[in-house]
Amino acid sequence: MPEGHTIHRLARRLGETLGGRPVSASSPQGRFEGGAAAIDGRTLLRAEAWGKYLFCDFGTGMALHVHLGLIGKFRTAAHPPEEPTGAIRLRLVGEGTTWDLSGPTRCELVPPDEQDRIVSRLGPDPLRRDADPAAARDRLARTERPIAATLLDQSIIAGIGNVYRAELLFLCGIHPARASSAVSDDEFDAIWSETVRLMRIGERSGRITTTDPAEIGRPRSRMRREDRLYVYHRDHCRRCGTPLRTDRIGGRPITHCPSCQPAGRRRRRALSR
DNA sequence: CGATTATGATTAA
DNA sequence: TAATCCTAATCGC
Repeated sequence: MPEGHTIHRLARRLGETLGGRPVSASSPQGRFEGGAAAIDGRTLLRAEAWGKYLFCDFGTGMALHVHLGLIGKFRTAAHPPEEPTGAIRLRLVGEGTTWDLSGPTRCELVPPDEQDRIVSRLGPDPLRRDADPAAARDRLARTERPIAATLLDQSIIAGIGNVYRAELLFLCGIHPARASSAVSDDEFDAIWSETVRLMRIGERSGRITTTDPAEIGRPRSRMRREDRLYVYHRDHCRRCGTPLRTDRIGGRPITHCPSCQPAGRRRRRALSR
C-alpha cells in the first residue's frame, strides 16, 4: 500500500479520528514500549506527511516518526480493541477508533532537528500545497540517470513509488530508460501534473487508480481491481495489446509498453504537406 | 506447511 | 549491486 498517497491519507485520518482527545498508546509486541509510554495519555496535536514519511506531534517535544517501508501497515482495528493477533508495534486507542501499526521500517521518537534533517533531504511532495516542482525539473536536466530511477529518488520528488512511476511513464509516453536530461520541460510538466492528479485520487480513495473511467466504461469507484492500472503487474498493453516488457531500473522492476513508450526521444509527429 | 512475494530505504561492499 | 530489516497474505506441494 505505501506510496505517498497512503501516508497523506493516513495523516489525515489519524487527525480526524484521534485529534483533540487524549490517546492511549501501547506496544503490544513490545518493541516500542518506551516510545509508547511517552505518548500514552497525550493528545495528538497534528499528524503530517512529507512524501512517504509520517510525523505525529503529541506535544512532548519529540515527534513520532513512522515509515512504513515496503510491508508496513497502519490501519484501524476493532474498537473497543481486542487482543492483537499479529505483531503490533504500536497501538493507538482514541475515543472511537483503534489504530494498529505493524511492520514499519521506522517507528521512533525524534527531536525537532532530526525531523528537519529527514524533511530537508526530500524533494518537493506533489501532495503538499506549497510544492514547487522547479527544483525537481532542474535536477532532472542535470543527470543522465534513467528517468525511471530519478522518479524513485525521494530527494528529487517525494512520494512516488514503484506503481506510480510505471503508470506515470506510461501515461506520458516516456521510455523508462530514457536519460532524465532528455526529458523535455513539457514532458516534465506533464509528469508532475499527472502525479498531482493521480496521487490526489489515491489519497481520497485509498487505492491507486490511474486508468480513465471513460476508457474502462465505469466510474472509478466501481472499477474492478484488474482495471485500475495500465502497466503495473500486467503483461499486455491495455491500449494496444503489445506484450509489455519488464526491466530492472533503479533497483526495482518496471514494466512498460514498447509501442506506447518508444525508446529515445518522443517521436516527432510525421510531417504532412 | 514452507516458499514466495510486496506500492521501501538504508547500510555495506 | 547486494544484504538487510520489518510482517502477513498468498501460492504451490
